[in-house]
Amino acid sequence: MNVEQLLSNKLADAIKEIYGQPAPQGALQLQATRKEFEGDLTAMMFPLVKISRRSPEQTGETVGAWLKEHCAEVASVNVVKGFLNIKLSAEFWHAQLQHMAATAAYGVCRASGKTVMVEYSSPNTNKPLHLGHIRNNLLGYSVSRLLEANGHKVIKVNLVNDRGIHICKSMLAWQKWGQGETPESAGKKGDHLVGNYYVMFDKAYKEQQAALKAQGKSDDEAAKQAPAIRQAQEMLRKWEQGDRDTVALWRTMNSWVYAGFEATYKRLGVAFEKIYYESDTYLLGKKIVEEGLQKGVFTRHDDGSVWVDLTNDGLDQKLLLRADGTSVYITQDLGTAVQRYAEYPFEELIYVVGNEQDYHFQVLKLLLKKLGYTWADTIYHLSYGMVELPAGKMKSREGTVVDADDLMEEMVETARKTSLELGKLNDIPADEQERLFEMLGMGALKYFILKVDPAKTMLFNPKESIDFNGNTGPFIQYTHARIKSVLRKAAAQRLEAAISHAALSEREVELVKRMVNFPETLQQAGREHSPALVANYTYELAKEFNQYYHEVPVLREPDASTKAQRLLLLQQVAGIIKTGMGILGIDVPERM
RNA sequence: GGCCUCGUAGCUCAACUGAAUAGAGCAUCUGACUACGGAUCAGAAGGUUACAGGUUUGAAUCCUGUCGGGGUCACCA
Repeated sequence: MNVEQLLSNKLADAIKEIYGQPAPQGALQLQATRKEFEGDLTAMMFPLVKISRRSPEQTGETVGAWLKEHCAEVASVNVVKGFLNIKLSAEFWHAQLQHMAATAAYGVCRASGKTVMVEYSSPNTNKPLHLGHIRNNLLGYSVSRLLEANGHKVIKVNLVNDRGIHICKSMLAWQKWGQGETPESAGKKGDHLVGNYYVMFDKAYKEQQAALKAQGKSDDEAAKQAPAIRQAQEMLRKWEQGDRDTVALWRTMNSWVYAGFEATYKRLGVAFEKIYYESDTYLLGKKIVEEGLQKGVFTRHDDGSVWVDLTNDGLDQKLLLRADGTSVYITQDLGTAVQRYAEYPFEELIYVVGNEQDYHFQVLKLLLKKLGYTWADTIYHLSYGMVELPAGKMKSREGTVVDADDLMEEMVETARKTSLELGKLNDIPADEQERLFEMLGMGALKYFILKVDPAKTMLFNPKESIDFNGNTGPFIQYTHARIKSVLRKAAAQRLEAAISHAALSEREVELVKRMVNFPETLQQAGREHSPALVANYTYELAKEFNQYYHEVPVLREPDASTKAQRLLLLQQVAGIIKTGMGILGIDVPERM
């Protein structure tokens, strides 16, 4: 049982005993005592005055006295205004530390039996991944880890948008100017190669539009009549008809892109249990739409297109099938969702998708509900904001896009440079150094992005992220390495970590208190789908540890049993840091 | 224009279901040190939580309005 539950129960007993009636719903509020006051937990008296019929202060005195008398764990109480501050005994915290040390994987929940599907990444196959995808992938992966820590079975899936006119654009450009170029012949990653042809297409298309406008055409006419776009549309038609050469080229170029993506995913440290391809699933959506027509949820217009009217739900009219019978985005998503539930019946389905699609997911959820799928209510859109960069700091193409591979390389490069400048790693072998730079660079990137509330637009500052001080990944990694270093030295001196009867100092109680909160932090973060809570918690712990470590000698401590207990405390801190960072997908080094 | 979302220290971010004097880091300033890993530590300064009302014992947090940033309102995905 955790601390809050324990006291919450006692508090409930107290109210019932003293006032002869149970506390009203939600009236028992406990929170950590602010550090300027004496105590560990604080109970609010304001909500209780209704039944106590006394002032908050008097209520606090009465309830406090009862707790002190009937609860062995309570060492002392004091009342400030309407706040009842409760201080728990040193023995209690000592027992908590003991319990923590005896618990494997502290904070991680037992299996819940719940299955959660998380969709993230969801790239297009016409260009490489960029900075926005990085936030997406990191969030998706980390939320998955977080839910696993909460005991759920997690199925990570990716939906690759591999069909449509945008793919044809790259294909067309390659046919025209590629001269048989391949990733091998060009010495480039496949996704970058294909992305280059997409850019080439775009350039040619824009030139054609400009030429047409010079001849007096309107913007709209120019956009529609340019030969490039007509050829692309023609190619899409051929693809849908299954034209052999077109499909073969599509296969080839997509395979280049997949190989490129795989390398990016690997470096980013993310993975999937299953990858869905839209080219496999787009037909399924049409079937769902037909069903919806029969159920009368959707209507067919005279031109043959299918629509749904959501104006009664405060939304708009929405197209589901074009007049020519081809599907649109939402159609595909309907089909994909239904197929997924059939394959993996889940208790929750999470879509990690940028906030520009908030409306889309509102509609998707509503439609599934209207179609009678009860699990529609379990859909959660984990919506995140854009990532911005300090102007002019990063390489960019087309003005705004920052390539994911370039960014990762730059992060690792910066980690290398910074570390070598500080000259601390000279006795570490070269290959281990390289692994370390990778860990630090990627840790800096991941931590900086994940510590921010997903809903917010954020500014990513590469330079700041790799700082070894402050709220950064490398700072936490460094803290972990230091602890491990002390533990290694202790082991070399044949010292054992063990609980003893030595009293915990105030600082140590603070550390234990914080660590005791870890399980609850994980649960709350899980409920809120927010890795940011875990990130900030881990930082606070690392920071607090540094303060403690700075003033308390561990290896120099003369008393053997106190030393053993401090080593045990260090072990616990290192363990929680490792677990917390693991949820963020960040490796922590043993030494650095 | 309708709807959604964000607005907190010079900058980047916190603040659990409303709770005590709104917290960190960076940058700035002042101090400590031949260091159990100094990639350190201590301290100072920095705020009318965009603005105006409202609800409440209590509001950065909830409600209404205004202003500002972003998004969306495609037979793109």
